[in-house]
Amino acid sequence: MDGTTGAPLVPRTGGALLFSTGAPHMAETLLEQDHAHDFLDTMRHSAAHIMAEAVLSIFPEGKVGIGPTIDYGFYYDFDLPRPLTPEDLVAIETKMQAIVAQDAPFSREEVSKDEARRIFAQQPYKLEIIDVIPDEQVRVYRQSGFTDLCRGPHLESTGQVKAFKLLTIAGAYWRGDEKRPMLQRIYGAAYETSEEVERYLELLEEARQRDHRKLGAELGLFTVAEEVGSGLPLWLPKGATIRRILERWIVDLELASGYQHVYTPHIAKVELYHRSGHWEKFHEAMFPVMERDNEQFVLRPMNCPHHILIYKSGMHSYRELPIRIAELGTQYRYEKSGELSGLSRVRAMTLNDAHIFCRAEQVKDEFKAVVNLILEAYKQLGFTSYWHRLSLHDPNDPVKYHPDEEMWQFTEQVLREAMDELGLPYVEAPGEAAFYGPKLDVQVQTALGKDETISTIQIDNHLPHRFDLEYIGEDGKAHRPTIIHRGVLSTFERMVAYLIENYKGVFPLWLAPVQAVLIPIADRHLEYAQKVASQLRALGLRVQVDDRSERMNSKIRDAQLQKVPYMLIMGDREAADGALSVRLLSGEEIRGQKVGDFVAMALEAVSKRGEAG
RNA sequence: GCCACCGUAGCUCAGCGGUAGAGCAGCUGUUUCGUAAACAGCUGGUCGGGAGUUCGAUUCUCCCCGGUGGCUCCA
Repeated sequence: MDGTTGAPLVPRTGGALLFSTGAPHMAETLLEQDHAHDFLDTMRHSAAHIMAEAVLSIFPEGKVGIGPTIDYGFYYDFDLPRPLTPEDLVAIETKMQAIVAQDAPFSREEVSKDEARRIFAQQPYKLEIIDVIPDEQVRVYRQSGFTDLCRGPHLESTGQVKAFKLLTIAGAYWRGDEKRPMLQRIYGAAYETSEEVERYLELLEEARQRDHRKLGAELGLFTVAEEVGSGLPLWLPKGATIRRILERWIVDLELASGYQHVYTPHIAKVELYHRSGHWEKFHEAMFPVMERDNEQFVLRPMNCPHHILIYKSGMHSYRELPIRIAELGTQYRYEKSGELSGLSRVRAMTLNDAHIFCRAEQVKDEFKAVVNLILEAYKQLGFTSYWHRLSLHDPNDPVKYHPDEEMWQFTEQVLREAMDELGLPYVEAPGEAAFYGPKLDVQVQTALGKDETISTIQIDNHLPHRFDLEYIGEDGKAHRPTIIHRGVLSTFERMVAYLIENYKGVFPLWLAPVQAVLIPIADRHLEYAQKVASQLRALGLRVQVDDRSERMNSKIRDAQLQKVPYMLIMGDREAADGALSVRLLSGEEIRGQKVGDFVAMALEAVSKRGEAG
């Protein structure tokens, strides 16, 4: 026998994400900064200064921007007479090594702003920073050949910088403003040991291996054709299978949660977006107007106005509310070319969208119900790494946010209370709200460690006003409802991108596009394999027969590379016994299992979805 | 959109001022095999597109398209 215990073989999905997912601001608010973290951060900051010295030694006329630390190292921004090349990076790194070898001391000095302006007379970016610092005194750090305006702290000397590696050159607008000059940013990794630097580089490499764009091509999930257009992905049959399963699942979950699903067109007259206010604010990110017979149409950039008009198609009593209108709504946005990325940032996308029309006093409960729906969906998907961001307005930014401060105070407080009542931790993020109201965003990390929003719940009292929405209250008078915009699975594009990365391409059985490959050992087993395949298909399993004239080993290898959860191998013994031998991606196997037993095991695994078990 | 880099067969890559190569994939044939690659043969490229320099450009220059990293944006 094969020595297995007889326990059912349940396929396991890909491992956890490489980068720990957590609220980035939490570490800072906790205040419990341990010494090691302090040292590392200080060292990285000093490394940035050393890099600036190295760059200025090569470009004496160069201007420096800012050079903060980041979670794997540091960067520094420069305004230089010519573009940097990869060879420059090598030269800069060599120069940095020399500065470290000098072991030159860092010195600190408190000076008046006027004195600082004299010191940095040749550094316009520093002068600008001096102007915005509120204090009278500013701090200046010096090391061998470099002086910087800097809060510090720094190491005692350059020799204490342990291990670093310059990574990439990138463009970055001065002070993050696209109307201001673009500086050249150099990113570097820095750790206490060179082994840790190496480990970080390996981590990056592993992250590239789970990048959904790479896996999406290898596993035949989606493609982007230049002839169709950037950001307009084509779903291949296997990717489409995953999407279709998700669509059916989430629609059923929503129908069971009191949503009503609708269908609406992907285009509308441009007047609709004048009325909503979106044209004015976002027309540059919309596909241009299509005109015919004096009518102007646009591809819709969001679904809310259509749903609002569904609400407006009749009178509503307070007794009917909340009304939850849901749709797998396809929308189109002209994202800037540089922002496009695989499936996660596209120009045509289908959102698991819904708009809840409710009374003000229902907002909190509806909000909580949506949070619970999200939690249920995540549980079934097996997600464990995500965090809640309470995206609030920035009172200091009157342009970006609707100027109704009272509304903001009230709705933001409602969301805080709701989250507290749910007992869920969250991070408040001022300046991340939508124009019209606060929102809860559920954040995950991509394979490459970047934050992305999956689910979102937004409170909106603005569109109801613009569209003059009303319901008849108990008092017989017209009242204005609130709209809650919400997306649970995000767009199917982004969700599938995330699933690919989260599962490393090893999908749980219920989502696997091909759940089992049947592998006849020799041609004479083909007939039996076909017979078993039809049985399995009749029971709803997605299976393929590998009928190629290849050796079994080769078929197993291909199934492994395609990350097919079950390999069902059948030769003389199996055909004689009405059985099959089950192999998992892990290499675990059960030989000679009855077909019926396999079916029971597989259907059980499908029913668990992504939940651990 | 902006800055930088990259673009050679379906994929991964080599080559390079003298006219293009490998492995895998594909196709054909042989093989019928017990848990990650059988063997042989063949096919496959206006070297991303256009213009320029040159006797000659895949190679050098410019423009465009696409991709990657970052910045900006994300209703």
